[in-house]
Amino acid sequence: MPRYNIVPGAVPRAGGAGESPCAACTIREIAVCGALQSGELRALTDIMDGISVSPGDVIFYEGDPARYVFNVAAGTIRLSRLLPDGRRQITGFLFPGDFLGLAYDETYTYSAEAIETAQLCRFSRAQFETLLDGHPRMERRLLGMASNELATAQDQMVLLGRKTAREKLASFLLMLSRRAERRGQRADPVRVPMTRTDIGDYLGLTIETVSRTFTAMRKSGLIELQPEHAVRLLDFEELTAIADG
Amino acid sequence: MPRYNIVPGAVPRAGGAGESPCAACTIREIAVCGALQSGELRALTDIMDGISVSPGDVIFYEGDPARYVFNVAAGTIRLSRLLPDGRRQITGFLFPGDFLGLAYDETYTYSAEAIETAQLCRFSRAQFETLLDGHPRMERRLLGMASNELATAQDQMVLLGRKTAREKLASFLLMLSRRAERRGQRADPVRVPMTRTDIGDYLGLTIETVSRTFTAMRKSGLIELQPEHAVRLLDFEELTAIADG
DNA sequence: CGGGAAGTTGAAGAGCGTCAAAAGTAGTGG
DNA sequence: CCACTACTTTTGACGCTCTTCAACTTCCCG
Repeated sequence: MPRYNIVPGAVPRAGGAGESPCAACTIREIAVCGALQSGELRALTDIMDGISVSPGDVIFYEGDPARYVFNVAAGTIRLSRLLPDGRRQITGFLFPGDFLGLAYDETYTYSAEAIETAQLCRFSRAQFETLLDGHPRMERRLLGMASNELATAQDQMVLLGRKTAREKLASFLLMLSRRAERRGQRADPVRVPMTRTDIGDYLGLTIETVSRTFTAMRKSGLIELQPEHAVRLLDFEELTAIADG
Repeated sequence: MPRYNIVPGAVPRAGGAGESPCAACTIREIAVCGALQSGELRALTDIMDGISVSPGDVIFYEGDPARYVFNVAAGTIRLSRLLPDGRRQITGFLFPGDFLGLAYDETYTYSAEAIETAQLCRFSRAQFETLLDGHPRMERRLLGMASNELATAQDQMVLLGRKTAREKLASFLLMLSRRAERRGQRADPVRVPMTRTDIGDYLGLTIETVSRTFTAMRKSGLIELQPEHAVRLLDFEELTAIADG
């Protein structure tokens, strides 16, 4: 299984010679980097590498020493944990603007793999922590992001522990839709870049149940399955009602 | 449903007149407060109220404005979320040394209730954040605790999404045992202060399944159900093997 | 085109939930 | 001290949702 390529300074595209490439970054405002003034971006760029990953590439494995933290600049990442017998739980999907590497403890506690071609900003963890020392606003932002992730994790626990297959899938589609909207993409024909296997492993279901539930929702007029992994949400209200129980 | 009583300076017991009550706190080392030098404790005490809660008392409800953060000094707390139809998911249990209030977003995203009589150190969120500004080591510690909580949340997702009832219960008992040990209590006859309902709502099971699974584990010689909600772990190795899949 | 992966559909079965009732436990007051 | 009540836990019978196993179809990329 291939890992990633290091493409120094390639992500995102650099502007002028002395200017930080982050200045042109479209998702900076929703990422950690948004906590920095444009004048401070230099400090960030100096310790950054651009990383390019192809679908299926592993960014790091559960158990690897946690040497880096990342920012997702483009693409989709899945985070997962394995049980010894191969059962898998996907603990989250990351999209542009998301931070990767928060939950560490010397080693990573989960694996990170690319679902779609992705661009990442990579920082050595040690250097990144040093940077935080000098930029308390950034550290506060990171704490806020961790706090948000915890709230998301709790949502997911409710979903996994107490929702039916139908409710799980409705919640999933709405989550994708809302997150796309937050990144400035259209919310309705929502792109679903992950496979049925990924969806099942995220929702605590089998691929067959995911497929059957998609079909049932299509037949009852809730959604429309379009080409290229797009899903139209035909009845937003009803979907929300289903998702919330 | 009663809420809590404010007992200024009562938690934990104060030592001398000018001395911070925290100086005598037995769980300080494992709490956020451990990041402070003993000389800095005064700053913490100044913005602190002691809170006393009885079993069943609500510390705050999901949706309440997030005005305070807390430290658990004694007792057991459960965090939970409700679906509109009453289905409940317990997202975590808190024990002495745990921090309460991390995942906020103007309002609390979960409810916190006492299972056993508990003592809490309460801080106004605004004052606490001001305190953090002046104590970067404490903020870093908080980030580390958030990071740990995220890892724990991911464990719980694996449990909820991919484990069987038997595996869930084994994981639960071992978790209680390990956390008791970390607080310096004995790990083997582990105290289980929560009801079957709480356990079920934590593990994504019904009380009947929890009860049946306890019985099955008892009959196969894995555990022994003792009086006063104590459980002896008769075969640690086997329990671990079951818990890990 | 062709081959492999991804997705769909069907039939049968298991694990856990639901409903119901009994047994145990704890707190209260005469 | 014991009866009374209310709650928690256990146990049983049955049913349903989701899983498992299997075959088939569709999609995609060289």
